[in-house]
Amino acid sequence: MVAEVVPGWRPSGTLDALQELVDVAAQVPQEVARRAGLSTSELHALRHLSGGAMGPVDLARALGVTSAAASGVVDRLAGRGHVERRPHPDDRRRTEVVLTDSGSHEVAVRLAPMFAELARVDSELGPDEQAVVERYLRGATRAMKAVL
Amino acid sequence: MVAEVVPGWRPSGTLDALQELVDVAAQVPQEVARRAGLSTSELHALRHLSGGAMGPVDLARALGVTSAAASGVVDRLAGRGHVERRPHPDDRRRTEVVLTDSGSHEVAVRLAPMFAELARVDSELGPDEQAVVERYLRGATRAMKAVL
DNA sequence: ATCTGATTGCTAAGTTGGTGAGTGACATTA
DNA sequence: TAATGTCACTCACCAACTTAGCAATCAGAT
Repeated sequence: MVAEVVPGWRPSGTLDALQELVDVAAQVPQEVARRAGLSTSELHALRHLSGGAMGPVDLARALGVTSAAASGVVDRLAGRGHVERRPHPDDRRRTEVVLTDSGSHEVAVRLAPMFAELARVDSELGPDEQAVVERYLRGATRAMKAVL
Repeated sequence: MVAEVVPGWRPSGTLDALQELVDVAAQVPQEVARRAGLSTSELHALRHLSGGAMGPVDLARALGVTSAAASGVVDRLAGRGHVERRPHPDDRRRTEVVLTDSGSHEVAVRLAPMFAELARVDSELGPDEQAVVERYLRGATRAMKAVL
């Protein structure tokens, strides 16, 4: 796609596959969120919260939006019972946003099938192959981070 | 992140790296679009159009939005001189949206650095390693498509 | 040749989810 | 203790989407 327009380009199956992966990976949250009746930001918020509680501002940073927007996200998720606000024990400015059972259930139900498939793909790799793939993925991630 | 909530999960460096890659890859267009003074949809449209001309409806499908939204995207891109509408030679219903020089320049300037870096990462792989990586990427893509 | 249905691209109106600015409460540093 | 910074929030505003519906055009069946 970009090949025609970027000078000094050599076609590569790997890069082509990477582009397709990234494209599809971007569509998945859209579709999953639609089915769950959530916005993509709400879904991503649930995903991030599944790794542990965090405040609205942390969420804002993770989602790449303003704290005002994150406030709204938490409002809507709380309204659906997917998360709960609780006061931070040590810092009384903060609010901890905690995933409820309903919230983690939502994440599990919607994303588990995909992760199961990904795990299967993963298991088809030998140990040395896994190392190669991981090195490539980390490298590609670094390359992308470089333009941020 | 999702590990805690998906039953029967085994930690894997590959999957972890994949998740990080996908997350970062989703942030890149946001940031690049911001710098270019475009919406993410507009940037993605430019990217898709760099592979060849297409109509607003095709664009809508590629972007995952309605044709009404795609109409607006083309309007705004045309307003900035990045694309041009021209009548389709054979089908008089259709409009072909064509990238202008300004448009392809925009794509090249904004995305070339990242692709250069990605090509470098790619070039560090041996031929057999490339095959392994590509097979994994294609497999992961199929796994994601399965939930769409 | 004409009817039917599908497709394309668009407009209009309404909804949504975001930003920017600003506030009060609290924490941290000088 | 004063100054500065951080957190979570509200408010007004706006960009970009949606749904609904339109006229023009095409393709297939009759």
